[in-house]
Amino acid sequence: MADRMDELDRKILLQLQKDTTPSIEEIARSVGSSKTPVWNRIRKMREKGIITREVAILDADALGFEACFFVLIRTSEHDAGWQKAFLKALRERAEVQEAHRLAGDIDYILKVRVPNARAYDVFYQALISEVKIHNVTALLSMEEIKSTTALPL
Amino acid sequence: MADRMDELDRKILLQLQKDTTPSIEEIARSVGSSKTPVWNRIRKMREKGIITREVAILDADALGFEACFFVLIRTSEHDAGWQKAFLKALRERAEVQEAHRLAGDIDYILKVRVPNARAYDVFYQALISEVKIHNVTALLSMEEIKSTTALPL
DNA sequence: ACTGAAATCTTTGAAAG
DNA sequence: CTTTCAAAGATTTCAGT
Repeated sequence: MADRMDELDRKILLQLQKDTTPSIEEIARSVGSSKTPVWNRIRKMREKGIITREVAILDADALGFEACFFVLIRTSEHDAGWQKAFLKALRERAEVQEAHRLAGDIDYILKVRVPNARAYDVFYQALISEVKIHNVTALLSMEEIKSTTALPL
Repeated sequence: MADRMDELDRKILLQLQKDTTPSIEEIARSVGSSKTPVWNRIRKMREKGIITREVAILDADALGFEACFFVLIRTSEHDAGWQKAFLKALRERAEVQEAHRLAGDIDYILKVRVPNARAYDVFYQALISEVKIHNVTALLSMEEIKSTTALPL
């Protein structure tokens, strides 16, 4: 999949996962190359899906999303129908920023972003009314120490 | 902080947190406005820090980062010196994509992205040799069900 | 604050070293 | 692969409404 990633590709990705606003010319300079090769490589990496998407990261606090919860979920139900309904519920809810199925005794972890604790409760009540869940632990974030989408390339 | 966010600003942000690649003209069309106002609003929201940054999201699997762990950390140490060293260690390690200080009996949660379980162990050993940690639970992600940076605007 | 047009810079693709 | 060049398109500024 990640065939033939060389040092130049790596440098370009390091730059783009920090900041996509500089021009191709500036990126080319910062990685020690020139416009055309850098542009061609970016295009190829977009086509291959190595670059999944390009997005703006917004300030959650400035926009009034002051509460972030990590939700640990245990379930007794493991049949296909239940799982399908559960995944659907997670994907449809915009409050759920991340959802992972886990190995071990905790089955799922969610990251949920809401304006306040009250809004979390509304989300939580809606979720458990949609699908049966055995056990839920909510961890409330007091401080976001670090948050990056960058991979450690 | 988020003073006077109107419906047009909201629509622009909804678009940009999904995809920053369309031109201002296309964005303007999709939100029912025209180039100049959209451009001015984006500029203001960048200046105000509502738009924090613009980045490329990469495909972790395609780049060989096949393991993702959520790490729950309990500590007995709560003095300022320990905390400073711990936060420094987290911020310096590129494997740590997220770090939150929590309310409750678990003190911190980390999201750690590495090529494989072996690389996680290297990270873990390095971390506990740098700072004393009372109790650590690692939750291994088997499947990323959902992953978005978008706020539920 | 929005419109529309003008100037500037970027992206895109082709051609050649 | 890189450099150069030119056309097409986007961004940015500015005057007018």
